[in-house]
Amino acid sequence: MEKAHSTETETGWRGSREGWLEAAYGALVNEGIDAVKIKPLAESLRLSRTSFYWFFDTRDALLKALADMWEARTTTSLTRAARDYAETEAEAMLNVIGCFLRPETFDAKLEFAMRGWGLKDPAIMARIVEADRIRLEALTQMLERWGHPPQDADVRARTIYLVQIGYISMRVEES
Amino acid sequence: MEKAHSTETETGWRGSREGWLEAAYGALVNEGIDAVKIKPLAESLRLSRTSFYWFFDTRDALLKALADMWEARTTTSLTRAARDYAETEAEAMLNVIGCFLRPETFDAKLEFAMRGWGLKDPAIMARIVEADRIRLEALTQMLERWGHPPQDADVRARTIYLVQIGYISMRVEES
DNA sequence: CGCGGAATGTACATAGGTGTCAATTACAAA
DNA sequence: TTTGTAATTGACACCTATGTACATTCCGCG
Repeated sequence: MEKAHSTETETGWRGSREGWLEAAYGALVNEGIDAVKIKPLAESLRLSRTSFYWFFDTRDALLKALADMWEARTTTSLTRAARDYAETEAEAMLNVIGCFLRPETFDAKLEFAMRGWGLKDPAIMARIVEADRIRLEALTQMLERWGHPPQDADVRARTIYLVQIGYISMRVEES
Repeated sequence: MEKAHSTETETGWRGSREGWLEAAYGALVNEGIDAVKIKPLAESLRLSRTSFYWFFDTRDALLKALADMWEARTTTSLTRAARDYAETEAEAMLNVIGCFLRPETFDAKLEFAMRGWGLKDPAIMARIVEADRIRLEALTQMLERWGHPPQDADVRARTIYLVQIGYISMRVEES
């Protein structure tokens, strides 16, 4: 019987590390970390379950790759945006807010999913706490560069950051 | 061979609907909805796995009870606080903020866990969206009663609510 | 052509979860 | 003490997941 897979990249040889990772990403952001399972992923990719193990040693290796992807898609670009050159303080602020709002510089769905994951995995929670610290520090330093005294910079940074996290947690509803 | 269970309430007859529900609550808030499983719960309760089915028809019945518990421990008390009598607007506001902050009137850990659950269960997500709507409406109406025009009341209600949700999502770190 | 490795597949062992059923236990009231 | 019933249990059937071993296929390259 014919496989009716009429999707792109019809090269016959289909699997790839990126393919599995992307499928895992989709499962994580749409259904949570417990939906990242080899068998269901294999079915959605129309691949045999075991061919996964050619690209990754184990399921944990896949999860680690997801966590790394998260840092690259959130903390990295945010700290860069906080350091970016700006003519005025307002422009600097817009750099940061714009970074939070653009999906390509801050993956809000991934951020939310990670916090759910951290709930049950202390190692992940530790990375989240550290990310919070790094991001807050980047925001605080930006504000201090614009002349805000330390205490004021700290309060403003926390306010901005907290509102963003709240926003992320509330607008997850839309897939 | 002897069972070495030397714990409290050594009455021999231990199970109860509340006992299972409380254990399920603990698993939900500490590890997420996928940790709410009969077998592990039974072990933590030192009960046989199957005795669960005397109190609940199925696992789904337990999950439904958890969702009901959530509404009782969050939305219910919040809408009541928003309606409570107050001498001044500041007092009314403190009623609401105080409700958000006291664990016995707003179960923040449960709220957070529910949003993670809603990620993968559309029925739960629908209840969360509805809860958001109800709570926002309660806040808006309170502000309107204190003389804020509709648009102003709406913006202020959203601001208060969004900050609270952000706060909840950030402080989960502490068990 | 045919060789070698990249990529996939089949089969197996192991583990953990749900739910049913027919016994069995502990307790309280008669 | 008997008896009814509330609560518990172990054995069973079934499903889904991970990971390993080994065989197999496709493809490019000499």
